[in-house]
Amino acid sequence: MVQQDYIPIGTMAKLNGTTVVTLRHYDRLGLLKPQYVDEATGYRYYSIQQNARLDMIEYMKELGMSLKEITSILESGDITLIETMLAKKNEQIHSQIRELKLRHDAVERTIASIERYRKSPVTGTIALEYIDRRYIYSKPCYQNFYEGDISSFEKVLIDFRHGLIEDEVPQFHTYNIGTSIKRNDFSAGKLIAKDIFIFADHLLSSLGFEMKVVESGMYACIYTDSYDNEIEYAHRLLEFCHEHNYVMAGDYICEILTEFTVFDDTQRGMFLRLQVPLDFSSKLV
Amino acid sequence: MVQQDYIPIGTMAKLNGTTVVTLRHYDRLGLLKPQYVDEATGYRYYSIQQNARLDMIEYMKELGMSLKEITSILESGDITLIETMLAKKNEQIHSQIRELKLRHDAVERTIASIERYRKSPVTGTIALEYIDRRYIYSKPCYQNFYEGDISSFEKVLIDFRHGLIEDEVPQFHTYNIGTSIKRNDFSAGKLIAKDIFIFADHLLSSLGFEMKVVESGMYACIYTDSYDNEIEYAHRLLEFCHEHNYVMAGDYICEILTEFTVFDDTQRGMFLRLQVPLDFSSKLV
DNA sequence: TAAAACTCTGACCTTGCAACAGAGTTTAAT
DNA sequence: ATTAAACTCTGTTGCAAGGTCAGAGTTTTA
Repeated sequence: MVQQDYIPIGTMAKLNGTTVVTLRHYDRLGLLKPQYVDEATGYRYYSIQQNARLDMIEYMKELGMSLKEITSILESGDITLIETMLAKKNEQIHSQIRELKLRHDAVERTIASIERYRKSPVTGTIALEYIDRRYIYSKPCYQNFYEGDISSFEKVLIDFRHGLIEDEVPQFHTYNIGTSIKRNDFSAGKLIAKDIFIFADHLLSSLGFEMKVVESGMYACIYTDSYDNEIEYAHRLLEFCHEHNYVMAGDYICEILTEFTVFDDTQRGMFLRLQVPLDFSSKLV
Repeated sequence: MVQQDYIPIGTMAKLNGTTVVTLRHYDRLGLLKPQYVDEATGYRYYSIQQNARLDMIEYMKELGMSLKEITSILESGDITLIETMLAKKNEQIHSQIRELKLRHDAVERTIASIERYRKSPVTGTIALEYIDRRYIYSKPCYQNFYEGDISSFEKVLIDFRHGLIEDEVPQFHTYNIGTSIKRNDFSAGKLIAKDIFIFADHLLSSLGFEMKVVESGMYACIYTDSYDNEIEYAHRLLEFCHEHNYVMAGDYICEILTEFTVFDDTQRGMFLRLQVPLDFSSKLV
C-alpha cells in the first residue's frame, strides 16, 4: 500500500514528458528530491504529488529561467520574488526580441549585399547610374592611406571600427563601408582620403547617431574587385569624366560593396564601386 | 622591420574588441591561426591583415552562427554556401522571434494571474460576477476524481497534461486549468466530473486547436484556497443558488486561478473559483 | 638592471542535460 | 522458480564558447 504511490524514476519521467537523466540531474541540484530513496539500492521513488513541483519547474523553464534561478525562487518561497522575477524576465524577453530583429535586419542586409555582388558588372566596367539618397555615419581619416599599402588602409579601418565600438553602433559589421575624397582633390587628380564611413539605415539616426546625407543623383561608377586597383581605376574614372566633360557634383566615394575574407587569409576579398556624383543641372539652361 | 607588423595577442584582442582567451580559443579550433608563432617562446603574433578574417568571424557570430558553422564555411570558401546558410539563419531567427513572443505572452499571463490572485476575495466569499466569454480546450474526464482524494485528481491531471503534450499545445503550463460538472448533475447535488480543460487564448484556435466557448454572463462564484474544500464549497454554492431561486444556465466550473507549488512539496497550493452561470432571462418577461 | 606588464600552457569551471559503461534490481513471462 | 527483459544505479565524458585561476617564462618600460 505504501508502494502504491511510489513512482520509479522512469515512470515519473514518462508521466511528465521528461527524461530519467533530467530527473537525476534535478536531484543532484536539490531542485527536486525524490520522496523516498531506497537505502540499499539507491533507487529513487517519487510521489504523485511531486508532479506539481516538477510541473512548476517545467513551467518556469518555459519562461526562460535557469535552473539556478528556479532553485533560488523555489527555496525562498516568496511570491513577490516571483513577481519581480517575472517582470525582469519580461524585460529580458523584450530586449531579446529587439536583438533578434536587429539580427534579422543584419542578415537581410548581407543577403542583399551578396545578391548585389552577383548582379554587379564585371571589373573595369564604367557606367552612369542613378543612385538613391544614402545616409552615412562618418569619421575623418587622419591618415592618407592612398600613400601606403593595404596595411595602411587596415590601420585606418581598425581605428574606424574602434570608434564604432566605442559609439556602440549596433551590428556595424553588416553595414557597407566607404571612403571619400574631396571633390576638388579628386578632380585635380590628388587622391587624399577625407572620410571613412558606413552606409547605414536612416533609423540609426533615431538611435541618436548623427548621420550625414549623400544626395541622390547620377553617378559615374567604375567597378573593381581588388583594393590594389583602386588608385588606377579612380584615375580611369577621372579620365572618363574629363573626356565627357562631366561636372562633378560632390565628393568621390569608394564603396565597398562586398568584402569576404573567406578565401584568403592575407588580404580582404573586396568588390568596390568607385563613384563620383555628376552635375547635369546645366542641361536645364 | 619584420617586427613592425607583428601584433602580439593582447594588442590584437584590444584592436578587435575581443579577449586574449578568445583568440587562443580560435587558434586551438583552427579558426584563426596567428601568422607567426615564436618557436622558442610560443608567443603568438598576428598580422594586421588578419583583422579581416577576425572581422568576418565576428560578423558571422553576430549573425548567430556557431564557431563550428563558421569554421566549415570559411574552410569551404563557397559563397553559395554562405547564401544558403544565411537563408537558413533567417528562418531560424523568425522562429526564435515567434517563440519569444509566445514566451512573452506566457509571462504576461502569469503576471496577470498573480495579480488576480492578489485581488481575489477571501476564501468563502460568495459573489455574483459578470464573466466575459472564454475559450477552452477540453478533454473528457474518464474518472470521477470527486470520489477519491487529491491523488485521484492528480491522475486525471497527468492524463490531461499528457494529452496536451501529445497535441503539442504550446506553453500549456501557463494557461489556467478548469474542470466542469454537468448542469443537471450539479443542480441535483451529484458531483460527477465531466471535462477537464485549459482556459486558452482564442488564438490557439488559429493554430488548429478545436476550442469550445464558455458563454459570457452572470455567474454565482465562491472562492477557496484549497482543493480539499471544493466539495464542501460547491455544496455551499448550490445552496446559495437554491436559496435565491437562481436558475442555472450551464455547467458548473471549477477554475484554478493560481496554483503555486512553491512552498509545499506535498500538495498543490491552489486558489479556486467555483462558479455556475445563472439564467436571468426570465426577468425580461 | 629591476619592476611592471605581458604571455605561455594546462587544468578546471560554467549550463542543462545526453550518451555511454558496467553492475545491480525489479518485473514479466514461462 | 527461473530466466530474460526492462529498468536503475553511479560515475565519467562531452557539447559551446569561452572564463578563471596558477605558476612559469618573456618583453617592455623606467
